[in-house]
Amino acid sequence: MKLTSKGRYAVMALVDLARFDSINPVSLRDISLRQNISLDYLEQIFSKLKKNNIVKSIRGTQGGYILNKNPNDIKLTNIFYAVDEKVKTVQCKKESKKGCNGKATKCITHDLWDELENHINSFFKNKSLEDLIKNKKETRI
Amino acid sequence: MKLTSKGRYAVMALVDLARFDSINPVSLRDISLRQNISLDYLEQIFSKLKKNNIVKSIRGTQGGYILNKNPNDIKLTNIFYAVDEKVKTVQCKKESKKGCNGKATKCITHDLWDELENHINSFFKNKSLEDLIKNKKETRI
DNA sequence: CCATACCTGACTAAATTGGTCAAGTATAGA
DNA sequence: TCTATACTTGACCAATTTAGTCAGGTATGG
Repeated sequence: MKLTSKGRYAVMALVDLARFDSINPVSLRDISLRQNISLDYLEQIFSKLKKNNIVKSIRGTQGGYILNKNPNDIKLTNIFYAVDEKVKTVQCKKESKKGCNGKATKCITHDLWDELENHINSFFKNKSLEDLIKNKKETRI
Repeated sequence: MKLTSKGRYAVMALVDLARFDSINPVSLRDISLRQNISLDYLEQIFSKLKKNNIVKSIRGTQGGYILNKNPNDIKLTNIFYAVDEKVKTVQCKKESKKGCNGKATKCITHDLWDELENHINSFFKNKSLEDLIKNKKETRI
């Protein structure tokens, strides 16, 4: 099990954005430099974040992105969902006629993965962008 | 984030094994048939489980595998560790001189992934094979 | 001695990841 | 109006990982 870079970058970039977003939009170039993330890759990520109404864009010189919601209303769940980072513990979820073991029944450990998924998702649902910048203000990097 | 088949199969196979392991060893062929997992793949997995003292093998006709510990002492953590299923949320862990962003500092969300990792691992540490077969006896598949 | 079942290592097709590259479009400021 | 900045879109790709397969073993009970 692992979290991919896309999800990690999305969170990093949004934390960065939230910290510098005061009046002026923040350009991807700045985020790219500060966080050491490829600009081209950031563009892909922000395209998705925008489609999910997490950020909005301002074009042109001095343009950039700003948050489209209160940091407290942006949960990790929303971010991961936006960039297609799925907490799929197992394939059992597929809406096939068959069960997850190719037979008619549920696989022997099906309930376990359900439970695990809930466990992880509860973490993501409870953690907001606000929580993350709050911490950051304290450690003051 | 996803859990790979290897870890899932390992757990499924061990649950199967734990349920049929009374006096006689259980052959991989039987597990393969019941759980619909490739025999060749199972052999790879059990080789690792054996190296980690979770099961032991009995060769020859009527041979097979049996648990090497009390089901209550086999936690999901142990199983995943054995088959190299890692809960690595992020690469930040590498013991490189540099921080996780290529700079000298920790990345801006470093603590978050630490926290997440702990959250997930606590689930794995608390769940034993015993818990899983207990449930199975109840639902009686 | 042979069928069963464990054991080992090499190999591979397909998918995913983590990007790069190229060619735009919109807009603020000179 | 021109131009630099910065968002926008889509195609492409190398490297890695995954989920196995295949081909040979070796040990042992009957």
